[in-house]
Amino acid sequence: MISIKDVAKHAGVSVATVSRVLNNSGYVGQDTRVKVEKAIKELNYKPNEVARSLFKKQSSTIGLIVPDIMNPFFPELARAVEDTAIQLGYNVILCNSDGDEKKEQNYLDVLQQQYVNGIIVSSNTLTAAQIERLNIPVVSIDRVISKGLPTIVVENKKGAMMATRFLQSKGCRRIGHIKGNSRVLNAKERCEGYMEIVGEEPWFNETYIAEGQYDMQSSIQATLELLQRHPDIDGIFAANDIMAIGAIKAAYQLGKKVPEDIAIIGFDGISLSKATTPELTTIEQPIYEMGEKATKLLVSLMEQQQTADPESYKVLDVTLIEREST
Amino acid sequence: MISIKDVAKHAGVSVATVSRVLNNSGYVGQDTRVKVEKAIKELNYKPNEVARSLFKKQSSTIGLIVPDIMNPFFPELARAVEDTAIQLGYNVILCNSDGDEKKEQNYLDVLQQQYVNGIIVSSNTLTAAQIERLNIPVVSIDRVISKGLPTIVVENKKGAMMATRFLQSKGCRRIGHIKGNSRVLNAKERCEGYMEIVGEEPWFNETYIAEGQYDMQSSIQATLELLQRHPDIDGIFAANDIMAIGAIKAAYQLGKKVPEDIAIIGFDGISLSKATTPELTTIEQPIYEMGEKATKLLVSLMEQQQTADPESYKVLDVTLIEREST
DNA sequence: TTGAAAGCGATACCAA
DNA sequence: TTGGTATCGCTTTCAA
Repeated sequence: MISIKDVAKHAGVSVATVSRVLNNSGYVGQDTRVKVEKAIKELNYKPNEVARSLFKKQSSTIGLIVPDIMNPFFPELARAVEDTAIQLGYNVILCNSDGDEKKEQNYLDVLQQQYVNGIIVSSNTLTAAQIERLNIPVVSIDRVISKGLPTIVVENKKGAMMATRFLQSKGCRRIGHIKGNSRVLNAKERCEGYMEIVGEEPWFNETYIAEGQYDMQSSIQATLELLQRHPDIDGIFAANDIMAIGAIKAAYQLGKKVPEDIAIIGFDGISLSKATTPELTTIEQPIYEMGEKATKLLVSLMEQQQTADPESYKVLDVTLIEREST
Repeated sequence: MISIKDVAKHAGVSVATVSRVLNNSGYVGQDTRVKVEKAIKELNYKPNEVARSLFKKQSSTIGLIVPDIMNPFFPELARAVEDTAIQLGYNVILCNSDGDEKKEQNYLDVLQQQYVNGIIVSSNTLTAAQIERLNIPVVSIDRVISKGLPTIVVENKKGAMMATRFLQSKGCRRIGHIKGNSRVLNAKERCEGYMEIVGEEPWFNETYIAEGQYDMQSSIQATLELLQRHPDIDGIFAANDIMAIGAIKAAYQLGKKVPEDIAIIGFDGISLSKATTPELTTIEQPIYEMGEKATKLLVSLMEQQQTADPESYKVLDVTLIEREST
């Protein structure tokens, strides 16, 4: 590959001069600049980013670590992050951690070794200490790691309350909840929101809650068990859209019609929620906005060379989208 | 960050020696090795990958360029590539090109500048020349760029024929096709397969084909138009699963029941195809296997330091999965 | 068996 | 306004 030396030779100047025109820094004579630019074009020279990174300890790259690329929520988020990052002049490295603590730590190491300028991460297991050790800006998205860290999340509890109350308003008498894994903070918050509304009802007890894994398979299983345990359930709040879709399938398997026999509401507002039959009523997160905000926040931290600031903990609002499943 | 110098100092040896134990190369005395390993552990030293890459002109990284991360097919593929790559000791950088020629070329440049060892790409617009210029191994996946290039694809035409014939066997008399964008090769092949079966039928003409974009929204539109043009259509072969799901929605909008009034079959076998109601009959590609095979092929090319070999053009088989939509 | 030093490709300081 | 050169952190020859 062509290096800066080749360009310098071709243009009859020193590498220092070439570097100056490349970076628009320092003084360069008008005609020298032209000569160099010509050489660059003629040789189709592209500066070597690795060498650059080595010197600068920066790589114009941001890392994005997500727990489950197969859940459409994260591709949508990734899309937003990528769009925004590119607009701001950064590339993104997307990493899939599987929610596995070891993999997360490994990616953190890898990204740091690659001199990424900053990281956006969605994790349940990472601690504030692990992140502070990195000494580069990190924005936590979709899950809070510590209130002191830059964070973009939504009103999970409030959204869950809206969802549950909405089912009540639709006439549901017995409302079950398909919960995400207890170790996932937002799953816990959503469950709390549900409890807030039905916790004091005379019929309520914990067997109205079934736990899944934020994926469809586990949700089908959980819903089947839940509905067999309580055939009188006429409303389900599922902790995310994928699980809500699973719940619909499970209901059908038991011969129940949605929404006639049982109303089902999800959480996330992934674009898939419009694709099902019946279309899913859901609590919509502003997914694109979350990715965009997180990226802008991260970049601003990077450019101010700081790892946090008091303004950087943001809780976005959610919206109830009524469709056919309720 | 801790560097090799710190380790050398701490262990009381030269950096060359540290490098030797790091890479298990050359001679290192037994006790020296122990000393160095102890120092590495004590300082929690991790070699700087950027510096390493600069010297080696390799980065133990492979690039993956996909056209649409929002189509679940690609996350599934990415997942397979990532799993396999990590197993073989490589990291992967995932890039989303939007099918845009400029973005693709840009990512190719970026990846090359990052010294990736190889690239897996799914593209309609890249040419063999552009790829050969890179001078690193590239595997084309899901779409063929040139028969001379390492490639993993499936029997698109055959699959399309299977799908169309299957609709016939289910008693469909008028079979329409929702086609992907004509500029996408596999969309063309799938359309050819369809034509192969119905092209000679007395009722057939080109108005039985409607073109979409491999996404749901365009497919709904296309299906609506198709069914208004030909209310007698009782079977639809959609060129991918997302479009098939769109077709189902469109059918419902027009008051047609699936599969009673109209049978619908897709192509891809994304896991979502099991999630819909009714579940989607589809031509399943071995997505995970494709990603795995592509990665293994790429790594073997990388390790043999070659950019192609005669064995590297692979066409995998597809399977018809009958579910509820037909 | 070990260490010194050159070099990977860029940047930025200091002199000229 | 330009050029020489140390430097980033690592690998690898060459000598010792």
